[in-house]
Amino acid sequence: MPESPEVETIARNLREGTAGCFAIPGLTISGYKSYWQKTLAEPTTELLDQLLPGQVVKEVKRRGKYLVLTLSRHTVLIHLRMSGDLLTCVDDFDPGLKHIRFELEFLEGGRLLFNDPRKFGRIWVVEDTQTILGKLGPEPLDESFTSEEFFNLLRNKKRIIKSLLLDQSSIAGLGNIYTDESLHLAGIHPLTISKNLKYQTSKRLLESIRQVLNDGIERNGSSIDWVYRGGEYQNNFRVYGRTGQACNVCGTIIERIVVGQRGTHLCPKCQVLYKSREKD
DNA sequence: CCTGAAACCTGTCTGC
DNA sequence: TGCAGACAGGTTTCAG
Repeated sequence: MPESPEVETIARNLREGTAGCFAIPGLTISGYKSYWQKTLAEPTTELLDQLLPGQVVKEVKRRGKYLVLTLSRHTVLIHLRMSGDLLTCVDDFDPGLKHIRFELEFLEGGRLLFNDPRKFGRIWVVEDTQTILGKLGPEPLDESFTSEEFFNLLRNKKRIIKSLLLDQSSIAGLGNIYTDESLHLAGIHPLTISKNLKYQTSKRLLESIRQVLNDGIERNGSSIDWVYRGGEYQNNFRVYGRTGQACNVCGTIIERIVVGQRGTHLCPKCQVLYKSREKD
């Protein structure tokens, strides 16, 4: 499920609460339960027993696709990978979820549930977040990240643009949906080599990424199939999951190709592949 | 440096 | 209905 708009939505829900979901800042952790061993990546359960109880949730944030729960002394990092989801739940209430892998219990009552059918999600409890978050590239929505820096990022690498955008160490937070959507909005073919883009095109790409992510956040992310709930951005998809349908810009039939093992959606007319450096 | 393939998992959908 | 195969919002590791 989770790319940055979905993670951002979940972070906001945990921070502020929603209907049927309480806010967690200010609550004290009393314990935890682990139902799938691999979900807890760090530390061991024995250490966690010692360090977790008594810590207070100070802050809930997002960095890239990670949820960041700042505690009194440690930090909980949660990566939802493909199918993870988080929700709060009052005691003795069965939310009817079949794939709870981990939960935090609060002294004041209630639990934070980590549901994850495919078991790819991971949780770390660490003192120093930099070991993990330090590997991430810049946040595209960070205003201090300039189009000049983005251009240099693309120009200094000889990579397929879609693969580069999915690479979290280059730029953080984009996944398969929002990458395809951004490339269509910018009119760039997914197989374009990054260093072939001229400044004006790369600037347009960054603006497209920002627009797509902001629209996604505004609509609470995307809900597809049985995973994730409450998002509305799937109703605004330009190309993702629209193979065989008409492009809403030019009417051409949307195609599906594979790039870096990922299904990739594009309009062959709006996104023409140029195989050499763009002219300035 | 860069790409592709495989692995980690379960659930859903399509076609025979 | 059954069953095989493809596919799914992500990341890591390894071979070439």
